[in-house]
Amino acid sequence: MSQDAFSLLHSGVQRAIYEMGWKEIREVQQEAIRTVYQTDNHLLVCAQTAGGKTEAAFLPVISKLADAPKDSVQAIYVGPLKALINDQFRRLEDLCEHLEIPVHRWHGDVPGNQKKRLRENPGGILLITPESLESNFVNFGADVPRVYRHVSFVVIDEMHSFLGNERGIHLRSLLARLGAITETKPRIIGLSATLAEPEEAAIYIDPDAPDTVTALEAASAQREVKFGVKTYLESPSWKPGPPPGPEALQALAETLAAGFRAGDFDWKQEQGEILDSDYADERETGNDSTTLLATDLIKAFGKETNLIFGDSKALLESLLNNVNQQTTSASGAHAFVIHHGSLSRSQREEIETRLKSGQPTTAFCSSTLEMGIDIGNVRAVGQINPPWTVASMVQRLGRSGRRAGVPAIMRVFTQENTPSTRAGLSGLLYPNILRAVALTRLMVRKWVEPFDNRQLHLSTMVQQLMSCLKQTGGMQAGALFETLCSKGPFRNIDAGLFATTLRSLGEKEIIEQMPGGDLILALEGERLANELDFYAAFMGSEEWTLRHRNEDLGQLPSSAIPPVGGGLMLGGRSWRVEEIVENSQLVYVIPGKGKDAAPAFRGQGSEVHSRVVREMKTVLEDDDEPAFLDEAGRGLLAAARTFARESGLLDDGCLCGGGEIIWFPWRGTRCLTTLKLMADACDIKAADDALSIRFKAKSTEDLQALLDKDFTAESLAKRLPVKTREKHDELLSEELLITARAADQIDLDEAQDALMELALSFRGESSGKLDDPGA
DNA sequence: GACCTGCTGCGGATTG
Repeated sequence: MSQDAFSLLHSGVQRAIYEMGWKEIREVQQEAIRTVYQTDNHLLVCAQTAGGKTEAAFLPVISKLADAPKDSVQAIYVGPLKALINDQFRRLEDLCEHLEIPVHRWHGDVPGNQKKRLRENPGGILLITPESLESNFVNFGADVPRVYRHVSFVVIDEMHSFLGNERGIHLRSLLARLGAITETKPRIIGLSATLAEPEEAAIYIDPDAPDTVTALEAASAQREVKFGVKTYLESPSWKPGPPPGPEALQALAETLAAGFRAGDFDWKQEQGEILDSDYADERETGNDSTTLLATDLIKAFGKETNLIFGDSKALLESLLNNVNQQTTSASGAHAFVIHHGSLSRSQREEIETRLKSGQPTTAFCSSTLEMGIDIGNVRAVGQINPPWTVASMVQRLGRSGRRAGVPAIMRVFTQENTPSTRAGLSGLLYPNILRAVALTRLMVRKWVEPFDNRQLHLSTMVQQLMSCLKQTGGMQAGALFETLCSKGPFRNIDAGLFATTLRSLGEKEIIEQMPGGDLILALEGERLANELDFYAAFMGSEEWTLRHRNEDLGQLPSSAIPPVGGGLMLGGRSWRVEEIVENSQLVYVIPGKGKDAAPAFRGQGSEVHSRVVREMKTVLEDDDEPAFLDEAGRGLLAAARTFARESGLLDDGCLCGGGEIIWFPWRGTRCLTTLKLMADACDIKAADDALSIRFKAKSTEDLQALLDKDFTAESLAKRLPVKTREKHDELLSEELLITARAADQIDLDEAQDALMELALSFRGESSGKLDDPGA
């Protein structure tokens, strides 16, 4: 078999394989070679990092190129990160060394003369980012056909990072525009480690003919996984000694549940009372739970190389600070470091080098280290609080146990507040533990969130529209619609919506119409298209640089910068602001001595999928004791189950009391948002937390209005307080924004489904009417 | 109730 595929390759490629001392060509690589040589199909290759994906794509591609050199770029590799492109560039250069196939790279850090050389003498393989490809259209539109006309392959690396988001739609549009000028339709090869649904990836690769995509999956070696969840209980007003035992938690759960069953429970007051009297004498004992957590992290991650993920940069900074305070006295201490997107490039590169060197290092990190650079031997992965998606959990777990025979290790550390805080009713269900268990179950079952293909991506379409006009100098509206919508990736935008968008852009002086009918960029559009920021479809925040002497430390949003004299933690060190230079957006700092707080990085929340929330309900209904959960966690889970069962929460999902109805629909973020807006439209005050919605209503009869009223997704989206989300949303009329938000924030079907379910549970039959359970 | 990614060409002055 192996001879088969190998013999298809160009003799020069065969020689290169010998010279590099390869012992075998892997199965997935052989199949890729056969697919490229014996069919005309696109290709989707799924394999672990270091599973030979890149070679699977490039062995046959290079071989084809060596057979027929042309005077334009012949293959494009698109990568999401500059660092990844640099890595692959080196590998490809080695492979192509004796084949006379030029290898070029183009991204923001590549010197101008190299880019110029490619433009003057195009050929071979080009490694590029989506944004740099965009810059080719914008700045050398007239040259694009000459430079790219013989492109016959497009390789998309880390493809999962492009699915279902603005950057991916942007890339898809660029590739569609490219395909319009190449002499033959380029074949696309997608590479990914984790793909939820290969069918959807196939639609991304070729929306007109997804069945022409051959999916190859590398047989992954069976690997051992060690996985555990450890729990910490904390309260701002209470410094824990030993956590409350199972009996105390059960008693608390039962008391609270009894109150809710009676229907006249003032939970805000009662909660405070119960916990204050129970735990008052524990207050004097010193450590807070963050310190306990830091101590455990030192124990678990104090040797070899590890990654500890967290979903908040501020939390990571404070944990590192805590860890450092506990380890400074130890001689020859194992290094704990930090890596996230607000630290300067040089700081991050230093950490990356250290991690790759094998020198024992543990990095606190955000999703910056979730993909991309290959850190050799990660022994174990830590996760502070469960992530928000299964996809993220899978990706992070996959960073350890990469060597054969070595287990992948993940330790999740969850923090829960004691119910004395005003965490809302959801707090009584210990939602972090529930989510940790639910995500783990779904991960084991190999379920991953599908991506959302209902979105309109109007903002990205506007960016591409401006790019087309900049490239060509002017186009007819019909040609634009064909390029972007009917033949491009913006298929959810129909002719009517497209026309409305053009009018909106005309009103804002982004575009104007010439007497001959051509649309061109107007003054404001020209200005936007000339900005450096134009090349990316996603929104970048305006940030200030933090500098100590000549060293850049990182970037912060202006809102997170303390006044002169104020202090902050960044990169695990304490700093004091000495001078702020407004013009150049520079903040000069000197080392501080204090125990400062990390800056308030202000992020956006995002969606939890309904499937995850439903699984959380199932976890409450079941009574297994997950083996991966520690004793404290099992105690809290048991208490949450007791409360859920005895309060009636699992029967109909509703609790009534104090003039309020608290409803757990067990659905995801989008459904909760929709239900809240429906209540708003019916003049019922509503607020939501992680899992539930609180209605200001006396009886469930009041909620009948939500089922009776005729809603449209648009009528609900209209009620959103903030309607701009994406980069060019400000260029769209209110009417268009409502249409966009109706598509990406509202799920009317699911909300009505949830309401019907609620109605049925009260009736016990299919009447679709809400009866008051208290009546 | 969070995170991440990316990014001109050109002309003129200076240096070896």
